[in-house]
Amino acid sequence: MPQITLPDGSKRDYENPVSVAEIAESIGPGLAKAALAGRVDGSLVDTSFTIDADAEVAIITERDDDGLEVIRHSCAHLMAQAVQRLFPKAQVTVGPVVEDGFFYDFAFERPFTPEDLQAIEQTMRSIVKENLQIERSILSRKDAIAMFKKMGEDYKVEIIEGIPGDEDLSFYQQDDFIDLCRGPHVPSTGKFKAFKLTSVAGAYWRGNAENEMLQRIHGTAWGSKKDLNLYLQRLEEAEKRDHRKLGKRLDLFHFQEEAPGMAFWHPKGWRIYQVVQDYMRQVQNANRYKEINTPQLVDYTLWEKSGHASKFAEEMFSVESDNRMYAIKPMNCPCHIQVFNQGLKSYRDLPLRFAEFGSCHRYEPSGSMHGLMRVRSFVQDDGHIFCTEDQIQSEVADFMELLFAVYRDFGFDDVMLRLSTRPEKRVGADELWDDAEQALKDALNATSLPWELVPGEGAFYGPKIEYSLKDCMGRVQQCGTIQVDFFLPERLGARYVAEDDSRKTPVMLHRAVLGSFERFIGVLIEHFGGAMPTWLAPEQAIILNITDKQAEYCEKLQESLKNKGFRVSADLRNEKIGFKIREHTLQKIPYLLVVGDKEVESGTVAVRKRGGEDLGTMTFDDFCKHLSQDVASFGRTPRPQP
RNA sequence: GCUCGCAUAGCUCAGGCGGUAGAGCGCUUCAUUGGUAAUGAAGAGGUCUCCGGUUCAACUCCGGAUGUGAGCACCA
Repeated sequence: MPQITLPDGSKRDYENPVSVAEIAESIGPGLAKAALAGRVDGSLVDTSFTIDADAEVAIITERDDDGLEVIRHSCAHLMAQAVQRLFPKAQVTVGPVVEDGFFYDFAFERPFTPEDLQAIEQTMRSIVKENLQIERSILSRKDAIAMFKKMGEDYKVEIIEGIPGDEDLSFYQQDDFIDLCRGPHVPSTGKFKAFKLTSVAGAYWRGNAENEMLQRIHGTAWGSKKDLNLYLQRLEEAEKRDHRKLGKRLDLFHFQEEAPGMAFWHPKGWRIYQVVQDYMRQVQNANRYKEINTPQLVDYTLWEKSGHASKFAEEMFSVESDNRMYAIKPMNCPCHIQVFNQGLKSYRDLPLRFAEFGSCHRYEPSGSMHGLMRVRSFVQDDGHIFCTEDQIQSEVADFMELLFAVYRDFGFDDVMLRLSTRPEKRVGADELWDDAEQALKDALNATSLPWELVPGEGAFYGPKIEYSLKDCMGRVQQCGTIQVDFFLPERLGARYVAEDDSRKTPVMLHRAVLGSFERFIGVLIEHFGGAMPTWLAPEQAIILNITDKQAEYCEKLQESLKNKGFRVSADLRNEKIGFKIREHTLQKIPYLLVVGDKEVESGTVAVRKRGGEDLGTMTFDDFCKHLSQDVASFGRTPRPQP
C-alpha cells in the first residue's frame, strides 16, 4: 500500500505496487502522455519502474532539465538503432549526452558521408513514427557478453569486460536494437519531437590516440521544435561572433599560409593589443611586479637542464647557428630564473615578482590550431614570483585578488576555478606535491567561491589553479593560471641566503592573468561581438561631416580629441551622411560625431552611438567629458550592443 | 598528429556531364555637396592554392603537398 508524495506535497495512496506511468495516469491523461521518466526518492528511473513502498515521486517531462537529459540519451539510442538498420555491419560503442545534445561513436568499414547523415536522420524519423516500446531488462555479465559476442559487437564486449564487480547489468531494447545502458530512457520512440544530426567526425576509441579511430556522429535534441530552433539560432549567433570572421570584417588581423598559426596584426587589431598590454603593465606596476625582458633564442642545453626538452622536444622550434642549437623559447620561466640568479639574493628580497610580456613559440599540432585561440606564436602576460614556502599562500591570495579585479575591468564577472593536481608523469617528491596542493587548496577555500578538483591534470613540475571566464554565450574560456613550482628553481640552481645564513631554494609561482594576449583578445572579440567597450575600441569616435564646408572644423575637432589622448578619426569623404553612418556603425565605432553647418556655428557635435542611440547635440567639451567617463569605466558598464 | 570536408576576384559566394569563368559588395574614375544604416553611372580586377598524373584539351577527373573547417588527441 504505497503512499506517494508528489512534489507539491500532496499525497496519494495506492492499493498495490504502482509504476511511475500509472501514477502519471492517475493524475491525468495529459501528464501520462508527457511522462518521460520519474524521480523516486531522488533517483531517476524509467516510467515502468514499480514502487512498492512509500516514496517521494516526481514525474519527469520534457520541461525538466532531467527530462531533456533523458530525451538526449534516448535519442543517442534512436540514432544508433537507425545506423544499424541502414548499416548492419556498423558496430556500436558509446553514446553519451553532452551539452545541448548527444553523440554516438560507431566502428564502420567506411566513413559516413553527409548523405549518410541525412539518411540516418530520415530513418530516425520513421522509427519515431513506429512508436516502438523501449524496454528495460537485466542480464548477467556472462549472458551479456555471450549476447554481444554473438552479435559481433566487440566493443560492447570490451566495455562489459571492463566493468568491475559481478553485478547484473541493465539493457534497453527497442525492436531489434539492444544496448547496454544504465538508463533511464523514454518509454517509447514516439516521444521524440525535435532533433537534428549536426556533424560527423573521427574520435579515438576510449579517447586514446593509440587506439583505432571511430566515427562520431553528433546530434542535438530538444523537448520541442521551438527549443530546437532557439538552439539553432544560438549557433548562428555564435557564428556571427566568431573572432576569425570579425577579425577580417573589422580589419584587425589575418593569417596566411606562410606563417601557420601566427597572426599578422593590422593597425586596428594592434591598437587593441597595445591597450590591453598597457593596461596590464600598469596593473603589474601597481602590484609591485618588476618587468623584465629575456631572449627569444636560448641555447638548447638550458631546456635540457630545465626538463622541458625531454618532455616537449617535439613541440619546440629550434634554430641552428654557428654549430649551436638554440630553442626559440616556448615559455619564459627558465629565463626568469637566469635573471634571479644574477647576484646573491637575500630572504629580504623575497617575494620577488618578475613580469614579462614574453613572446613564445610552440609547435602546436596542426589540428589543434584555431584562429587566435590556439596559435604557435603568442605573448603571455607572464610572471614568476620567487618566494619562501611561508609566503605562498598570501602571494596566491594577492594574485587572485588582482586577477578578479582585472577580469571585472574587462567585463567578466563569472569566473570558474579549477585545481589540477599531480599527473602521472612528474618530477619531485610526493611530500612536496602534498604541500603545494595543500597551499593552493587553502587559497581556493579562502575565496568562498566554488572550485572544481581535476586530479592528474597538473603540470609536470607542480599543481595549478586555472581560471576560466564565462563569456556572454556561456562558453568557458580558460585564461589565467597560477602554478606552484618547487622543482624548476632547484634544477636551475636558484638560491637565496636565509635568515640563518644558510642557502635555500626559493619556491617559484608561475602566473598569468590573461594567459596569451592573442587568445584573450580572441575571447574579447567574441564576448563583445566585435563591439569593444570604448576603452578598448581601436577607434573610439569618428567625425563625419555633412558636406565639404565643415571639413576644416572637423579636422580641428579631430586634432583636439587626439591631443586629449583619444583615438579618433574623421571621415571627410564626399559621401552621404547615411552612407557614412552605416559604414562606421558596421565597423562598431562607439561614437559617431556628425557635424553640419549648425554644429560648426554653435561649436557642438551631434553624437550618435554605434547601437543607434542618439545622444543629441552637445558642446564639444561635454562630449569630451562624456568620452572620458566612458573610457574610465573600463568594461564594467553594461555590455555595449554588438 | 588522426578522421572526414573545403580551397574560384580584395571580401562573401555562384558556376560548369572536361573546351581557360560570373554576381553582389569593395576598389578606380566621373557626376552629385546630400542631416543620422547603402546617390547614380562607367571602368579596372582571376595562372580558378601549389605540384604531379590521365587526356587532343584539366579550374573541373585522379594522386600528393600546403593551408583551412568540424571533431578527436595534445596543450609546459
